[in-house]
Amino acid sequence: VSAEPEASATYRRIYAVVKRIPRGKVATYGQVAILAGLPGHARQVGYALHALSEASGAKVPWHRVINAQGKISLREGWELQRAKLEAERVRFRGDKIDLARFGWGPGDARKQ
DNA sequence: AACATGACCATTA
DNA sequence: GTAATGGCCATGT
Repeated sequence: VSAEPEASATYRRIYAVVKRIPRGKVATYGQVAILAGLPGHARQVGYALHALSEASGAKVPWHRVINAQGKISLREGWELQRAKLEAERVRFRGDKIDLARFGWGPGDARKQ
């Protein structure tokens, strides 16, 4: 099946984790790296997502991945990511997202 | 193979 | 609160 480009095993692992991020939640690059079994490879997560084409990106909710500061790391296209997040009810405080509230993880179990 | 770059992170000032 | 530094390591030249 040559429809999909040959992504490294590392990239595919990263994409697999990103696909598991619930709608309305966000995860940090470092968190994705850990869940993908690649602790410390936060930078590579960003690299992997950057390598996504629009076609591949359609399957991966890349917009749900932000940096540890709760901000968008993109230098370009950040407004698109923000728009997608806001469309999922993720709210911004200025330019940052409250990870304690929208972060994917323990806080996810909070009873609304 | 060496070098530079990058959608990062934690620490420090 | 922001800014700079060192560390991390895959990619492309």
